[in-house]
Amino acid sequence: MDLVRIYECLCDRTRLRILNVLGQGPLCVCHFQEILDEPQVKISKHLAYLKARGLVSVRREGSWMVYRLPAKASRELRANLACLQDCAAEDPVFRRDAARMRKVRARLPGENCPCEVRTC
Amino acid sequence: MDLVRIYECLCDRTRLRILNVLGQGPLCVCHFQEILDEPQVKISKHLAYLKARGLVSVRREGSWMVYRLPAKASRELRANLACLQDCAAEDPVFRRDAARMRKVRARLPGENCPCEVRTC
DNA sequence: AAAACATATTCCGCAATAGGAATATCGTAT
DNA sequence: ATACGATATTCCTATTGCGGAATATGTTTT
Repeated sequence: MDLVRIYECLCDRTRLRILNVLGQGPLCVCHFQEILDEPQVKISKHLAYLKARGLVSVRREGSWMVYRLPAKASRELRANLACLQDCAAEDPVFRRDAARMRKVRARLPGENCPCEVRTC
Repeated sequence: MDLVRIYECLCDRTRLRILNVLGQGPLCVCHFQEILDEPQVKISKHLAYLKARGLVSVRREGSWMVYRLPAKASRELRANLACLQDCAAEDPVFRRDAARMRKVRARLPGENCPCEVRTC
């Protein structure tokens, strides 16, 4: 995987926020909207951008689309995602997103949303 | 320093090559031209881009401009530069650049070029 | 002062990207 | 079949970035 392609994905704040929360686990679009508090079109387009470059993978689950980090990421991608997680730990917005993500994940079992149903 | 700003600097191959060789030490523009084998205007503009965002610092030395990595970089910048060095170790072009950089540095004492004269 | 050298900047055209509004698509429920 | 929910895509505009040619600026040498 090309390094430049990876960095292109990382040079937008919304995409950084998406990748940051994905570090905790898979998520569907409606929960991204809730956690990042951004309009659907914005989330959806950035997810499409990341998907086109292999930074996330998708699986359809009913009418939901569940996004996750790729199962087997390249060395470069893993290194940079780790670096991002590290840097994000100091930023208020990233921390708030991560906290919201934890809350969403905590209540997921009670919903019929399939975000955590499968891991394939 | 803003993470997005850093990633914006990293999403161009020429700038990655510049930052990669700068990991070995300061360098003036004419040596960048030699090592990267790219036209002067291209090198110069990318250096201006990096300087405007604080990823490099400059010092005039006669008619030369000596560029270097900033003395006290932020945590995010240091982390990402380290990550870059790590990833670059596997890419043929980055490796070739690094090898050329070593050769240039080895012969620097015999030239009147000021790349290594001072470290301030 | 003029020439030579090192580097920066301007001007141009082009491609990529972001954001939002509106609309389309696809799956599910009634 | 229809309506609804979740998500994707299209159309638009504005901004940014890249590359190269030409030119400008600043410094040293003659």
